Amino acid sequence: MDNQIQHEDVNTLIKRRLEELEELKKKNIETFEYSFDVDSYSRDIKESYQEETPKNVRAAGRIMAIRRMGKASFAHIQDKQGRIQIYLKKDDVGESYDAFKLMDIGDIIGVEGYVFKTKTGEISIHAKSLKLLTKSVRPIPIAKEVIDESGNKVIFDQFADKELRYRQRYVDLIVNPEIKDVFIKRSKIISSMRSFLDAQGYLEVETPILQPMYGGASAKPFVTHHNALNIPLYMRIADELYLKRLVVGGFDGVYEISKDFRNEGMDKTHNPEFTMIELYVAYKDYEWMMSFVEQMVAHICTKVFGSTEFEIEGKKINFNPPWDRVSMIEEIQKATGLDVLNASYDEVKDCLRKHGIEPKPGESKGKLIDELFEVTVQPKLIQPTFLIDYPVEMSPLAKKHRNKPGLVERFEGFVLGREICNAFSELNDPIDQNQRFQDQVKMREAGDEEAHQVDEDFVRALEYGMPPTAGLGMGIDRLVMLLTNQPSIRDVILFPQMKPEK
RNA sequence: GGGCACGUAGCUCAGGGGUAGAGCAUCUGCCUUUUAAGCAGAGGGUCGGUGGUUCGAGCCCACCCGUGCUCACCA
Repeated sequence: MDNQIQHEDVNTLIKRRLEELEELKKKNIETFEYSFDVDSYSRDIKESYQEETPKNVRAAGRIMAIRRMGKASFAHIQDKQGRIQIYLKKDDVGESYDAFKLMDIGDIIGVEGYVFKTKTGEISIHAKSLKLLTKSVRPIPIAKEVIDESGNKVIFDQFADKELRYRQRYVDLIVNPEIKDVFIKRSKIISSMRSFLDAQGYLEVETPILQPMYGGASAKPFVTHHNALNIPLYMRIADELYLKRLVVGGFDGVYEISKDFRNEGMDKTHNPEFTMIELYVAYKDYEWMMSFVEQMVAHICTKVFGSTEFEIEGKKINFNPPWDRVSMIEEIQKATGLDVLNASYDEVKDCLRKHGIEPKPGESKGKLIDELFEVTVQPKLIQPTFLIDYPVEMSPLAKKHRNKPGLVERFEGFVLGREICNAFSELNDPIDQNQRFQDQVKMREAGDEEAHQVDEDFVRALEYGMPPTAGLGMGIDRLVMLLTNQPSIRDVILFPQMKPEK
């Protein structure tokens, strides 16, 4: 038995359970059963209960509480819908009752029996038979739940250590069922987004994660190496340049829901790998895309939450279209009095200093404007708002504004002061694109590690001709954070990145 | 990377130089409608790690590891 489980931290509780496992085997009880036919789940059982016609059910789940009273016992089992109480009487289950004495909180069992209501009014299963399906040899950090007089659920000793919850998400999901709901919502948000896009006829595609050259965003990449080709490969920081190649190829509407990877800091809104939706639609511009985003988000809200009105961080947020559309330059002017577009580099710098930010040496004017925006305007964008028309230096892949010099046709969506998407009329002039790449090279040479590389093949694709195209990128994790009111990106990613244990 | 805080039993937490604590969980006994079941008893700890200071260190000091918050970075 010593070599069965080689946990460095085998403690007396685990030893005890391993002994129980042996005792069960001696009784010829299968401790890791092969299957069990389930025909009912906890919530359905409770909702469909009728006193006059007691139903027979087969249910299975993990034991979450046991109350033994000599020759009868109560237990709660937890299944995919919630918890239900089971009642076990020695007279009814016979020898299984002795086996039940060797079962613990955490074990997974199947029961067959009829539904009844106890003296105290709890709808329960009166078991006629009981089967151990999986023996749990490691104790779960069990919390106790009780409903107080006013009907509120009170939880005692809740498993709360953030580190353990993230590292052992499987335990978190067992003992903190409300966490499960966030991830179910996340899944529904993505599937409703996908069905919305599919219904419009857009094609879901897959583009390389391993790329010989990265692009489509300003970020530091993860680098790996391909042995056979003996070349470095980068994990993608964005899908943009490949998806636009497909538009060149004649796919009029393509999207990809994918993991991107950025080799940067981690905090409440950044995980090194994160999920993005990118969408490119031919013959459309950014005006069209704004309406599209409004509709898509409203669709998701309605499908997943049944409403476009939310209360997030104590504020009422309404996602009903249309959203406000405001000019970046005008909003900065309103907030600071400075016309950043016509102001000199030094004027922008001084203005930034006035707002308590010390510009770092070598920053471009576009970068300074962006910082000024973040400090003076962004926190005020509470209701869903499109901020439109950005300085050209900040957007090397966006098309120049049709009638505002120095700007590009770009928008970002903001809610509660947070960015939820980024989109533009895509730059499809290969000569302009090549020039923008050259400008990025200068920025890189000036020390900007996140400036774009020159992607000559992408320019070549544009030379063949890309139709006018609107493009969108939206961070799924942050959208989920917003809609489920979760404070950290780690609360919406099942297995967030952590430093290795030990 | 900087600052602040935290790390003690399976879980939630007390304890701040002198025998390692509580509740729940666990174990033994009693108990055939309980529900944080109850009653009686018991076991369980490298006090994150390594070095110091001290007669004596969960406790004080240094360094390290991990986590959280925050700032920086980051569309």
